[in-house]
Amino acid sequence: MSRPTVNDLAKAAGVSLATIDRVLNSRPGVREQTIRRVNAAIEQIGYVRDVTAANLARQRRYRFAFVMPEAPGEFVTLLKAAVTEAAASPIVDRTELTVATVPPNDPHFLVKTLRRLGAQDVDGIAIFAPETPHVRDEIAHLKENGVAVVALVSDLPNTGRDHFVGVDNVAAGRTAGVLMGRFLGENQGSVLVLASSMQARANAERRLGFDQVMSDQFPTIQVLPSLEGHDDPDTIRRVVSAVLDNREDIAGVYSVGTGNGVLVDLLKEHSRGQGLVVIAHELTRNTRRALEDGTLDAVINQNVGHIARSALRVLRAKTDGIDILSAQEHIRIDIVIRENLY
Amino acid sequence: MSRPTVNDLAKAAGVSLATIDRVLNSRPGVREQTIRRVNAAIEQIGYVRDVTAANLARQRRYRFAFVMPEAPGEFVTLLKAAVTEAAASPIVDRTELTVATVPPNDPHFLVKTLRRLGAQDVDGIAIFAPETPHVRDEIAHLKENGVAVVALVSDLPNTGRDHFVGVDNVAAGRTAGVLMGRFLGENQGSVLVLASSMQARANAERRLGFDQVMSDQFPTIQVLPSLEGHDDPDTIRRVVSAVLDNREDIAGVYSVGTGNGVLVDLLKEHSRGQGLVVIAHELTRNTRRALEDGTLDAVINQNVGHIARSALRVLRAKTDGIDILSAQEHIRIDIVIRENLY
DNA sequence: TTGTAGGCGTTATCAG
DNA sequence: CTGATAACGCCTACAA
Repeated sequence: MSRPTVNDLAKAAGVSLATIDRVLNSRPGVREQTIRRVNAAIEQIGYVRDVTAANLARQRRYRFAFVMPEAPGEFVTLLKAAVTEAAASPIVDRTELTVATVPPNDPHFLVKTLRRLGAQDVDGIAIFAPETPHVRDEIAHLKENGVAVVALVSDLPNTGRDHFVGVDNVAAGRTAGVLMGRFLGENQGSVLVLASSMQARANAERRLGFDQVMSDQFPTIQVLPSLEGHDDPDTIRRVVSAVLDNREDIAGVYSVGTGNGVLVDLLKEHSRGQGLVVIAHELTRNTRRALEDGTLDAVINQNVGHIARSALRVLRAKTDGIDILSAQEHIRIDIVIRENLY
Repeated sequence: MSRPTVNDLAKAAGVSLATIDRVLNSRPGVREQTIRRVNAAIEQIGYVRDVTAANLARQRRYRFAFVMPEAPGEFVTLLKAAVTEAAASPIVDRTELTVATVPPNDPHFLVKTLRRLGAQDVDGIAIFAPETPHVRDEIAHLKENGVAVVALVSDLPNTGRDHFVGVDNVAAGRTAGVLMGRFLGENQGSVLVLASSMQARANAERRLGFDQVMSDQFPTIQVLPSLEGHDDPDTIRRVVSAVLDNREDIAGVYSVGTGNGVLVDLLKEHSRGQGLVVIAHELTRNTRRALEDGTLDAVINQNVGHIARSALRVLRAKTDGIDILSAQEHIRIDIVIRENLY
């Protein structure tokens, strides 16, 4: 009563295993008539190939590398954990993973790392890094050598990367904008925006989406120019306090990038930090806690587990030259408030 | 340069394959000293077992069944599709699936179906059905026969089911409540609640959560008693229109269960349907379209793909007597608005 | 154009 | 207590 195997199929079609295999893998050297006979038998007995057994026999091994910033932020840490966890799961059987971390904002080091990985002939690389000319060149070089390349979290649109695994950051910014506008409601005023230099492209896109929505749908709310925190706790603290101290009309805070730990602490201490609508990105220990205690009203998140698994699937498909199911590889924008935090 | 295998391990430890296997699977009949030697070798050469090869050799086959209502709603259709799709994926290798549909509200038929599946000695069953005494008995019976049972979407808490795969519906209702309250803002008034008899338990829980939040956090908003649509288009149309016609103060609509297609159509036609805050559950073709055209403000969703895959993983773990990683099996409550619809 | 035999990494049976 | 040896379902030389 178990699933039919190639043996059953061979018997049913009256041919040998080798011929079955040739037909199954559409290899040359089989008469048209024989092919039809085998296909008929496949229908007949309802054969479906055991992919894992095939992979085992084929001895196919995938060697992938993930390159990620050695960043202070919790998000990167979470992503890294998700990658190693995904790699351990049986979904990604027969693949070896290298996770390389590079200092942020050091294009030279990044390129050197990519080159090194390319030399170790990996089959594919997932890169979480900003786009620079050097990186572009190195990616082109990798692709010439047949290495699959996917961009992670922040896109590298002008590099010829095979795929981007991450959310549409403009849409993420729009989502933040709608929530900000609707949560503020009649409570008009200004919105303070805290920027961050990390992953410049992603953050710029979010800001763009946020501004689109605010000016289109909530024109009476004034969105202030970004405060640049430069991911430095002291700077963030200083610039944000200054605005809160001096402007009575601040009603909301939008944190585009990293640095939410400091921001949350500051808001909790500051006399004006209580009634504000505060929205940030990425669910981490800090933002989670802030949602729980009400400092944060919403978090726009991208699921690191999904990102890791999707990257692995896409890399595999690309190195096999197979099409990806783009529906499955779409990374959704999660909205998290206290009630659906878990 | 490839991964070490049991053969390498046998060589390294100076024992045979069989002994390696015994140690690996902690089978009896190996001297303590030999075990230590093998374990040392494992560390030494960094052996890690190839799970797929193991499954292949083990010839383990899982026979699972999903029992779902033959419901008109799109949600069930989506869930069914997700199940068959998940079954096709290599994640669930070596498992055969039966999907049985039963007419809703026919406990007798349901029990008969469960009994039939039990007789076909399936290893596990995922059940999406309301809890009745007969079902309780039959589940107890199944479990006595060693069949793993998980409840799907709507819990069966008093049946001794092994696990529940679905969202915390009280929290889902709370999520809907918070969004309703915050989206309404200063715009006070009453909220119309449309109930549905399908999956009574899940809907009651949602309603409970919704009411909790509304009375705690938004006490000035009046939540009306549920309108019973009985999942009948004409009834829904009639009862909802009646309220909209007669009450000027309706500011929001909360649809707890199914029947969103009709509701949306009605709201689009009705003169008072425009300015309302409308929140519903489950992302389907209907609700998706309604989000796009602005009829619906938010949808609280549970990802059918996650539910299907989680059910399969849990069934497998339970039949193997393995612990599940509960973190991974938690089904999140998704908030969907137009901006993060994709 | 087709078939035979051996192997992929693991488990299971049966001797020793 | 330990070891050969034959599976599992599929792929791949090499022969015919």
